[in-house]
Amino acid sequence: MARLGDCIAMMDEGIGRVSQVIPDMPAAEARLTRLLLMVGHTFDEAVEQALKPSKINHSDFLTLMILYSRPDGSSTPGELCEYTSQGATNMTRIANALVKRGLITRGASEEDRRRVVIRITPAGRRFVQKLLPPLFPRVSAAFVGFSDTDKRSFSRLLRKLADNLDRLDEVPSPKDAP
Amino acid sequence: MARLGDCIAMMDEGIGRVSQVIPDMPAAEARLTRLLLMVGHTFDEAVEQALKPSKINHSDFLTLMILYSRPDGSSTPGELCEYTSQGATNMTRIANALVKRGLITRGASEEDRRRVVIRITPAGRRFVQKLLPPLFPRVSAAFVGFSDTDKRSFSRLLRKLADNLDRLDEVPSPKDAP
DNA sequence: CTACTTTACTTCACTGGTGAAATATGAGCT
DNA sequence: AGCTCATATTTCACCAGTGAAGTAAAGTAG
Repeated sequence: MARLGDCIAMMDEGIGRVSQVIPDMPAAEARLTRLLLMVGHTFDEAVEQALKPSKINHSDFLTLMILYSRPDGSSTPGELCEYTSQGATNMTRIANALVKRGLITRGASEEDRRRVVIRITPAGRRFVQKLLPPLFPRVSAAFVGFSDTDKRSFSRLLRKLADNLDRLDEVPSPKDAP
Repeated sequence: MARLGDCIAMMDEGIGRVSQVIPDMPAAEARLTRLLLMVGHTFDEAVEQALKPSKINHSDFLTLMILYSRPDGSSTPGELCEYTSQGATNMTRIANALVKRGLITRGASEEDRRRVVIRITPAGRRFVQKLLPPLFPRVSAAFVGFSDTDKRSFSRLLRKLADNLDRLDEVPSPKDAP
């Protein structure tokens, strides 16, 4: 219920105080990290909120959107796991839910019978097409006051961050040697 | 398991295809939103991962950090809820967990006996001081390649976004009139 | 001082997400 | 073929977070 601005203000002060006690803390980076996490979390909430009227949650929606955006409208649980950053366990639940609502179908693959093929149905497509437009005003509103340059900068910095995070996992594992 | 860069690439393509079917979609803003959510989520995971060796989760840690950063080392569940964006329900669980580990104490307020006063213990302070330093290299690593200007831009843009999100909630409620 | 409202927190029941083990198919080796 | 190892998905048991209702103490009005 507290406004995000207030949370940020208190975080700024908090980090300021902590970095006096622990001077070798990378305070600027810690601030940016907390900022990103807070804003990201609030965005998440906003999305969840916006989807609530349609009785669908964020991960179900994301899964459906990936299928919708595919030229052939189909995928497999494994692939969907990769792109939604969900575990296989949860993808089973998501698929169950979407099948129950008739938005996707689930069938056995013919080349590889371990696989399951998931496909968006016409009803699923209609659902997405009805769902999206009401979301647009809020998406735009989140970025009011962003110049084109701002948008480009933001995109660039987030992508650079993504790149760094990918490397972060690659490097520090002297545990893969058998 | 998939690298974030790959997820981003497929998101870019997906939005490209969708925006051809639904041309009035604010594609640039949608991309930024998805980017932010993906990077935010990955950051979250990274933090959770980094805290795992200390057997503490993100929200418990955040709660403890707020107490640590306070001049008097104390707060109340209600206040902690505000600043951690947690529900009161969950704060009860968090406090239970931290009390059980001896990192905080929980006692009744004397002015207002509805209130509960939560205070970090010396053991809690020691725990934080041991926990933080190993985190620093990763925090710094996430922002390698960021110039000072980049950091300032990123901070500015995130704060602007936070501001927009705060307004987003204020405006669109013609439901508060009784 | 009693009765009503509000505030602060807790309890309970449920949803969402995860790790470990189970199941089943495929692929490679001999 | 028969054996072993890897891959794809599901099931099960558990942790984390939420909404609604419960409890207890203030605040407020008649």
